Amino acid sequence: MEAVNPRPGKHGDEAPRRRRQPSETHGNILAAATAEFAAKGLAGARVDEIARRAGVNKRMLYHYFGNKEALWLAVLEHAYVSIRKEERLLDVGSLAPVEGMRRLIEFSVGYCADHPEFLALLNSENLHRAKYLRRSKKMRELHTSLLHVIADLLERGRRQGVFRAGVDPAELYINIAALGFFYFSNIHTLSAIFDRDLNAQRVRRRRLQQAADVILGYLRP
Amino acid sequence: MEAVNPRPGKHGDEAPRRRRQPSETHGNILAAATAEFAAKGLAGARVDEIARRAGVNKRMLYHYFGNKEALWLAVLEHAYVSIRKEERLLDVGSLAPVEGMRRLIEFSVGYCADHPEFLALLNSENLHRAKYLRRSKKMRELHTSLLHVIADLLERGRRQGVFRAGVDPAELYINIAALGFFYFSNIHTLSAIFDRDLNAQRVRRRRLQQAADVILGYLRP
Amino acid sequence: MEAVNPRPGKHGDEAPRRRRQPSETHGNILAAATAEFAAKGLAGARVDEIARRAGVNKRMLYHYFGNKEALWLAVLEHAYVSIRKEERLLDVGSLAPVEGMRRLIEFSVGYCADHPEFLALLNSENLHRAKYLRRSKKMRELHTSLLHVIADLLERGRRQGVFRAGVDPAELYINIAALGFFYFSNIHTLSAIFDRDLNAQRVRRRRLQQAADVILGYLRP
Amino acid sequence: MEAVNPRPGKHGDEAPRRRRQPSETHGNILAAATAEFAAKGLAGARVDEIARRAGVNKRMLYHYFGNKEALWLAVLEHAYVSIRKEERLLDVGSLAPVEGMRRLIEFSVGYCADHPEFLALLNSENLHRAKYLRRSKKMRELHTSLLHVIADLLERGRRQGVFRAGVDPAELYINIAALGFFYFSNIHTLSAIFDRDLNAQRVRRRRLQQAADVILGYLRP
DNA sequence: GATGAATGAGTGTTCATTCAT
DNA sequence: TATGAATGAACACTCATTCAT
Repeated sequence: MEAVNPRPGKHGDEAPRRRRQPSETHGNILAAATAEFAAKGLAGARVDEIARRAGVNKRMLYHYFGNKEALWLAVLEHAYVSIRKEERLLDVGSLAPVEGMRRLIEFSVGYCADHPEFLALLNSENLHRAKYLRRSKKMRELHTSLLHVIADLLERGRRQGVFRAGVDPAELYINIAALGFFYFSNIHTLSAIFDRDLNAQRVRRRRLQQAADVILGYLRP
Repeated sequence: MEAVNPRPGKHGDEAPRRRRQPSETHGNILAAATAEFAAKGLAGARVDEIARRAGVNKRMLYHYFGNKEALWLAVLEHAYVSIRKEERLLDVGSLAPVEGMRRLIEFSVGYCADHPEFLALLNSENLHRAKYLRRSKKMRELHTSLLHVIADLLERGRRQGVFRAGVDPAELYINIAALGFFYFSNIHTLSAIFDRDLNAQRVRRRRLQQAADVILGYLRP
Repeated sequence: MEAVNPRPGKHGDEAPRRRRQPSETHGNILAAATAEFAAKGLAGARVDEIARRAGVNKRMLYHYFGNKEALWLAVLEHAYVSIRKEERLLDVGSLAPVEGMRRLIEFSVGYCADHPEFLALLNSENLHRAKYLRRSKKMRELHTSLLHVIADLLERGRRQGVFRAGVDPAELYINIAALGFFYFSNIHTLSAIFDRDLNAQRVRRRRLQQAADVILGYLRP
Repeated sequence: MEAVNPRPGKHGDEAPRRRRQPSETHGNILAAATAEFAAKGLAGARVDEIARRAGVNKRMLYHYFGNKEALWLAVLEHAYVSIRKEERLLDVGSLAPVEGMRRLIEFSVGYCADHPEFLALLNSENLHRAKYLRRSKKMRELHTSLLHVIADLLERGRRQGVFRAGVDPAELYINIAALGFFYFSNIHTLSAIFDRDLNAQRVRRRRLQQAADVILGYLRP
C-alpha cells in the first residue's frame, strides 16, 4: 500500500490540480477499470476509457499497473478480495452450523444479485480459461481460509448430527455458488429467449430461499 | 493514379482456385466464426482469423453476413438452433413424465459438458446484455416449442400424480440449465481459485445424476 | 495471442526521431491536407497520403482533427480565413470608393488565378452541397465583416455620386467572384473542348481588366 | 445462361424477365451513372450503386463500358452531346444576329439553372484537370460546329453593324458560360457563407436578363 | 508524479474488378 | 446476355503503449 499523505499536516482539499495522491489515483483507476472491464470484457475494454473514467492521465495507469493485462488481473484479484472480505464479516464460525450455513448461502446468492460486475468479470476470465487468475498466488491463499471456514462448519455440523459426513468443502461451495450465479449471470439471454423481463431484484428473495433449501436438504444426514 | 484505383488483382496463375460453392462457403464461415467467437468473445475475435479458419476470402464474410455483429448473431442463433434440434430428437413427448424429464435433464447437463463453445457464446452475449439476441425473432419461436414440451411433461406428470402442480415451465427450464451450466462454464476459474484440476468429462456423470436428483426431488408432489 | 495484443512497437534504435512540436505538426497536416484535398477531392483524397505528405504519423491526424471529414472542414475554413485575411490587408476602407472597388475586384480575380487549390476545394464542397461548410459557425462571422466593407464602399460611393443606389453587397460580391472564378476553375475542360491551351497566367491581366470594367460599369449611377 | 426466347418470333412484351434489351440496358446504365457521378464525383461514386440504380447486374456495366473510368468519360461525353443537341434546336443561324445571340445566351444560362448535374460533372472533371475529356475525339468535333455557329452570328452582326469586330468566338462563349455557370454551380457554398437561401429557380430570370445585357453590351460596336 | 504528443501494427470494412456458371 | 460468388488491395480509423517535457 502506498502512503496516502506523504506530508501529513499540509494538505488542503481545495484542489490544487495535479497533486500527488498516489493511493487515490490507484483506487480511482481500479474502480474505473472494474466498471469498464465488467461492461466490455478484457478485449472490449479501452485503456483510454478507463483513464477517462478514473479522471487520470493514461500514463498513470501504466505507472501503477504496468499494462492492460496486469490491470485486468488486479481488478480480478480485487473483486475476489472484496467478496471474501465481506464474507468474513459474516463470522459464520461463531454461529450454529445450520444457521451459519444458511447465512453463507444467503450471502453468496445475494452477492450475485447485487454485484453483476463480479459475475461479468468471472465470465470473461473463464473465456480466457483463467489464464490470468492462474498466475495469481494471492488467490489460493485467499480461498484456503474460505475452505477452512466451510470445513469447520461441516465438521461441527457432522459432530452435532445435523450434517451428513463425506462432503467435500470445495464441491459444496461450488454447488452454493451455482445456485446464485447462473440465474443472475444469464438473466439477459434468458429474458431474450423466453421473451420475459426477468428482474434480478424481484427474484432475489425467491432465489435465496430456494438455494438454502436445496443445499440444506442436500446436507441432511 | 489519381482518385481512382483500378486494383488489378495480381493473382499468380499457379493457384486459380476459385470455386462457387455458396452453401459450403456459408457453412465454413459459420463454423469458423463459432470457434473464434467462442474462444475470444465478440470484441476479441478477429475477422481476419475467421476468414483464415474458414479458408475463404475475408470479403465473403461480408457478402454472406453483412458485418461482424450480424455474424455474431448468426452464430448465436445457429448455436441455439443446434441445441434445440438435438433436444427435439429426444422425443420426450413419447416417454413417461418422469423418464422424459430425466432424459431432458441429462441431455441438458450433458450438452453443457460437451459443448463449451455454447457456454462461452452465451456468457459473451450476457456480457452484452443480450443486445444481439434480443433483436432475433427466430429465438422466441424456437423456444416456445420447448416450453410446450416441458408444459406437456408437467401436465401429464401432474395428472398421473407424479409431479406437483403450479410449476412454471420457463422457471423449471432455467433451474435445469443452471445445474449444468455453472459448473462447466466456471470450471476454469474454479480450478484456479481452489487450485484443483476440475475436469469436465470426469465429473460429467456425477453432475448428470445430481441434477436429475435435485430437479425430480423438487417436482415431487 | 489471445484477445489482447500488446503490440510492442519494434522500432529500430537507429531512428528515434520523435519530437514534440504540436503547432508545427498541426500546420503540416493542414497544409498537406489542403494539397491532397484540392487535388483529389474529399472522396478521392487518401488519409495515408496526407500523413505521408505532412511527414507525421497517421494517428496524429486523428489526434488533432478527429477524422477525415473534420479535417476537410478545417481545410475549408482555413482556406476561407486565408483569403479573407489577405483581403483585409487591402484596406479598401481607406481608399476612394472607385479605387477601393477596383482593388477589391483585382484582388478577387487575381486570387482565383493564383490559388487553384482554393477553387478546387470550393467546387468539391459544392459537390457536397456545402454539407460541411454549413456546419461552420466561423464562416458567417468571417463574411459579415466582408459584407460590411463592401456595404461601406457602396454607401460612400453613393454619397459621392459615383455609384448608383440599391445594390446588395452580397449580390455584388457574388458577381465579382463569378468573373474570376469560372474562368480559372474551368480552364481545364475549356482547354479540352476547344482544343486550346488556356493558360491561367497569360490571361490573368486581361481578366483583371475585364472584370473591373464589367463591375464598375454595372455600378455607374 | 438461360435462353430467354428460344423460338424467336414469339415474344410478347409482357415481361419475360431477363430479356435482351441491349440499348435499354446501356441507356439505363448511362442515366444511373450520370446521377451517381454528378452526386458523388468520380472517386465518390460507387459502381455497385450505379448498377443498382440502373436495375442491372454489375457485370453488365463492365460489358458495355469497360470500367469505371471509361463509364465516366461516356457520361461526360453524353452530357456534352445533350447540351449541344438542345442548342442546335435553337437554330440561331436562321435568326437575326442580336436575337440569335440573345437566345443563345438565355439558353446557356437557363441550361445551367436546370441541369445542376451538368455543372457537377464539369466541376469534377476540372478537378481531374480534364484528364478524361482530353482523351475524347468526339469533343472537338462536337464543339467546332458550335464555334462555327457563333462565328457566323458574329460575322453577320459585324456586317450589319450591330456587333463590333475582333471578337474571338471561343472567348465569347467562355464569357457567356461564365455568367450562368458560377452562380448556379456555387449556390451551395454561397448560401452557406452568406447565410442565405439562394434559390436557383428564383434568380433564374434575373440572371438571364443580366447575362444578356452584359454580353450584348460587350459586343456593341 | 503527471501530461499529452507520438507511434506502428493492426481493426473492421469497402472497393473495383473478374470468374464460373 | 446475364448472374452473383469470389478476389486482393486498400480504405478510414483505432489500439495499447512509449517518449519528451
